[in-house]
Amino acid sequence: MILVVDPHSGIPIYRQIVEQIRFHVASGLLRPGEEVPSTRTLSARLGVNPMTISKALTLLEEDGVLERRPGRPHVVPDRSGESARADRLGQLEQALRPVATKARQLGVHPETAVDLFRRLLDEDER
Amino acid sequence: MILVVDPHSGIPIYRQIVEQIRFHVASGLLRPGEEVPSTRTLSARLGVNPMTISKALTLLEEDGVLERRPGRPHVVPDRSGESARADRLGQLEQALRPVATKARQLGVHPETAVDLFRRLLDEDER
DNA sequence: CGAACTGTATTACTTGACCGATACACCACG
DNA sequence: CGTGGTGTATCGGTCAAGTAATACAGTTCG
Repeated sequence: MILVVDPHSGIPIYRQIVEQIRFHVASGLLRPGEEVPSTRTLSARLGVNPMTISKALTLLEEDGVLERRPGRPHVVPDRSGESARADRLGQLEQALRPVATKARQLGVHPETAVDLFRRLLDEDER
Repeated sequence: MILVVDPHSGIPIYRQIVEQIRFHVASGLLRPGEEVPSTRTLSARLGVNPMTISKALTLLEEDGVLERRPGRPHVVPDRSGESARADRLGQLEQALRPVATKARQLGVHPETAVDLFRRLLDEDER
């Protein structure tokens, strides 16, 4: 697994790590059952304190992206496909609902809002 | 004009004020030509330091949402309807972008996400 | 001019985020 | 049980953001 960290980017190191691992899991580069390299390994490789790594992994664990096992490395949990899908939609809905409310309060036409969202989704894909 | 501030929300006070005034202007509740209450009035009403109010109004002025007049209260500038519309869309886009990113990270199919958003917009209408 | 408004530049304090050093707890294995 | 692996709780230092106290500058109106 490849991780890159820039201490001068203004973005906190632990957050850079969170984002990259999250992406690796989402993209399938890191599959269920696979272990994340140990905190000290990553620590040495990135030139960062082990605690900083641990902090990132803890956040990912709270988010359900990783599973923590005392005395052993973190691992990508093995979640069933169907419940995982429902979970994702639930998370998305939770994030999307307040935005829908805001769109209405701003008086933006629903079709306009939908078009904007579609454009952002495509853009994001890159 | 109604402003509400929560000092314990984790969001900086000056930013809460910026968001609310920006929203009031975009939604038409605060119209071109209208004056914003004086910094000391808002200061007393919200229980915060005048400088905090001033900081918020300065940011809004840099953003073109308000106009500054030395020795006199800030005022909503007289702008063409077209730019006001762009402003609303800009605000919506800003709220929508992180959600689009999240949708992608969750691996939700773009069309599924769009459908969900459309449903929420309709629901909201009631 | 002077009084009573307006906004804000300057300065200083407080708070919290971030990061790292240290030390401790758990696990595998000879 | 000891050695070498794992993760992390605790504490402390550093630094920037947020907030506030003070004092000063422009405007209006008498």
